[in-house]
Amino acid sequence: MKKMTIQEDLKEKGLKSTKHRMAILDILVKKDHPISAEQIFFEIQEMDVAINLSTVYRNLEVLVEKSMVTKLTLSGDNRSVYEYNRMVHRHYLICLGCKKILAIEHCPIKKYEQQIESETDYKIVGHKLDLYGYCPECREK
Amino acid sequence: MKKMTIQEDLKEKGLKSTKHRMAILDILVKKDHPISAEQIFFEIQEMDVAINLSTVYRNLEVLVEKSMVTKLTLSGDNRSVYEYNRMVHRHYLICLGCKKILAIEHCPIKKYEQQIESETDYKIVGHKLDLYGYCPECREK
DNA sequence: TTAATTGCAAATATTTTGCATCGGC
DNA sequence: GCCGATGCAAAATATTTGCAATTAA
Repeated sequence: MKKMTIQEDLKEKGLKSTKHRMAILDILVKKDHPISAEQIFFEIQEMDVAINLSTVYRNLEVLVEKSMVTKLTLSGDNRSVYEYNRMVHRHYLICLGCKKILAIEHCPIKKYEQQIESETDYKIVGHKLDLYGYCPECREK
Repeated sequence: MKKMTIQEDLKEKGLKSTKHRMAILDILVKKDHPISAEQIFFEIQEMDVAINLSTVYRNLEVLVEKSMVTKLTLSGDNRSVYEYNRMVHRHYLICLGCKKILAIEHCPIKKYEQQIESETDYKIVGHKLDLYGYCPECREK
């Protein structure tokens, strides 16, 4: 499978490359942690591009549908956050002091999934693991 | 530390034992999986006890504050769910077909937390792990 | 008695939707 | 030109809050 530009990827999925859709993807591609629809909305406005919040939501919905973006909810927060789907799965370390989110790459639960599969007779298709703690700066307070 | 009744526990925390508060706790104690504020509201109404949804929210808030209840969000859903805090930590297996939630007990990530602590210099205080899959019944469809 | 609790209605926050218009291909 | 994308306003959903009345201790 050859490497695709985002435009090609959109075309292949039957989605138009509009300036808003591209702006949303540009922002998500650059982030290494998930952000909310509202944050995306503000960042696009800061780029001096007019956009409506419902356009952000509608785009995120179709991008999630097409698996280009992943939607998740981090505990404690009521709203959803979104990240570009790099096809690698990640876990997050969330600082309870300043709410900073750090992505961590290594995943320790392949074996655990298999164990649960045989114990419960479920077919496991994924998981979500978030760690909570205090970053070096917040720890001092 | 001797075993306490829920009433004693409430008293010790400076909370009154009202019928609504007791009803909320009774429901949560009996569940082995987290439920939403609205589900609690409906279950109390089914017991022929009049209650307002905001009373449910306000009670859950204070019970979370006092650590008698845990608030969490399961991905995909926009709303929060609550469970009685048994001081044991649990993980959940969520069926993507019928949305059933199963609690699983064994936790595999003590060592992982230590590893991340030394890698990131964060102080880890907790984590959340949910598994997603299909239960035996939903798998057949 | 009195401070905590509750009901009710209204406010807030987040996300979704209907419909007319616009714009990519 | 067609059909998907967008703006706008309004609806839907989830949660919070102000205030007066009620109730547990």
